[in-house]
Amino acid sequence: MRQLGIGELARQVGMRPSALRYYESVGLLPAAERAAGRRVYPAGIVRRIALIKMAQRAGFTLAEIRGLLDADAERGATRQWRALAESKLPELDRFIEQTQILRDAVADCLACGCMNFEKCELLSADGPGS
Amino acid sequence: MRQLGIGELARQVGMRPSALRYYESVGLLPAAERAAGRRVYPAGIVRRIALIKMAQRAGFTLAEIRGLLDADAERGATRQWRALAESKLPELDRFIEQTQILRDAVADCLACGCMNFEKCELLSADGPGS
DNA sequence: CCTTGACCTCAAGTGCGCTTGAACCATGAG
DNA sequence: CTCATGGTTCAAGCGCACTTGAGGTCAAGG
Repeated sequence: MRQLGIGELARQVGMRPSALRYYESVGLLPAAERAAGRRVYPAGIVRRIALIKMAQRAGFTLAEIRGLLDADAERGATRQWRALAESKLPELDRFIEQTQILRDAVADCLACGCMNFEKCELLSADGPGS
Repeated sequence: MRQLGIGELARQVGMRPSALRYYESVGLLPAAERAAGRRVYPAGIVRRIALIKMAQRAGFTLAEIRGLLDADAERGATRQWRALAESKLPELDRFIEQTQILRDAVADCLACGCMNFEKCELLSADGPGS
């Protein structure tokens, strides 16, 4: 399996090495193996980072993401992982729904030509409460 | 039309008064009318704030949101608003897609019982690139 | 009259998610 | 051998989105 240096990995995932070191420091990434003092990552780490980035974009904090991923490692934490995942599901649903409303609002607003996002009638249908 | 004090408004939209003052200070909210020195908001402001919160959750910075909403005010900025909105649409689409992948991943992972989010086979189908 | 409470301003502080800087080490090319 | 490249640690700094604190104003109520 292909091995990556921190710079190479950073390039692949579109981050800076400092960010990866930071992730390691807060326990989001496992402490990488060292070759002559340098971090060496298995290619599979890319998936984990992609996952982290997705979750992050979805509004999870790094601490929450660590919670989700740690559950994999800790054998006893399965229950915790279930609980966290289950509690987050409706949140994610709500979030997706809201984002779609926004997306459609922007699209409709462009289409309808009113050029006034705030007052656009098309936005009145849903009523984005709370 | 109903008028709101800052505290009342804050309660309605689930924020603190300080956040609303902050929004005003950065130009996200128009400088509210004052009655005896106090801010008085028209009820319609709730919609604007809801909009701001949605956009924010979708990953827009406050500066970007201000850009979107300012376009309403500035007559000449219609072109800018179109451009910004159009440029953001594919971003929003990509974002929704990614979030749905994450949501489904979490859901499937709960369902499949593998209890290993990171290595779950169900995640291998998509390949969250970039 | 005096207090209470909600509001005001302005400056400074907070937490998150990194980035930057200083000082150092190891490998490879010229 | 020398030096560039790219890595290391650790502490401090930064930008965003607010929050908090100090010190003051105003209107209603006991």
